[in-house]
Amino acid sequence: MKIATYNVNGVNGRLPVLLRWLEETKPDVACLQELKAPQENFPEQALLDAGYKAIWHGQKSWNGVAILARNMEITERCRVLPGDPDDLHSRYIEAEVNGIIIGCLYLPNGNPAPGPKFDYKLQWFERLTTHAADLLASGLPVVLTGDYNVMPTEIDVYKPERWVNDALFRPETREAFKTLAAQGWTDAIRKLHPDEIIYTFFDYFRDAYGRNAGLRIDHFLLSPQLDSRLIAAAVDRNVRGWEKSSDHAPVWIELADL
DNA sequence: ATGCCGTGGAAACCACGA
Repeated sequence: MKIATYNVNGVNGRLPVLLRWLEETKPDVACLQELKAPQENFPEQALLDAGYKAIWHGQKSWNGVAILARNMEITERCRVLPGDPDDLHSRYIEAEVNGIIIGCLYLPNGNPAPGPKFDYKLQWFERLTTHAADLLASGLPVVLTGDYNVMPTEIDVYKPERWVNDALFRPETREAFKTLAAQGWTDAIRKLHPDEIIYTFFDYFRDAYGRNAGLRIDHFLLSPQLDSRLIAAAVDRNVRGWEKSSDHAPVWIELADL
């Protein structure tokens, strides 16, 4: 079972690229972030025509998350991150697909830091950590994936010294990721590629992609039940080089069937 | 160290992203 995550940066503007990527790489499940589309403007029919059922939580202009599945039912569990009824951002959606709980998340950017946006990021991180603990306690196999907006360690950023005060790399942010992972989650990319330079984001300007000036901010966290099933994990880096690409590249894992 | 690019929505510029 191949599960992918892709911050599309506008699902309608990105539709040709998204459809090409789905056709070429055929993930069984695809988690999308930054739809940047209201609920009613999601390209449901185009994805159905491509073989994918979808659930999504849209929002006008910003945010928005979706879970797609090919030849499998998607059973929605929730479409907001529990813990704050006043949080109206569409940043989390969770479903069961083929016996696996899939949490698709778009963690807040948090810049500028310090400030209210950074406070929101850390609060959102705490809510995610609380929810993640509940998921672990359920004993079910869980994949928490998406755009975490965190470079967990120095090898996950091309020039770490330039990012120390950025919301994506500040000590508080890295600590929050570490605390979450320490519950018992496995960073799938790092389990299989512990020392490799791997990026999932390249800025649009200054030829960041061509210079490999990237960040690793899109992650897969696996619950312990899935550790022994992890076969492969990689980035579809070439997709970032396509015409009209998102600034993120897709990331995927392959899990052994039971 | 930076919004130089890109998207969406409203309005012919602005907010936001990382």
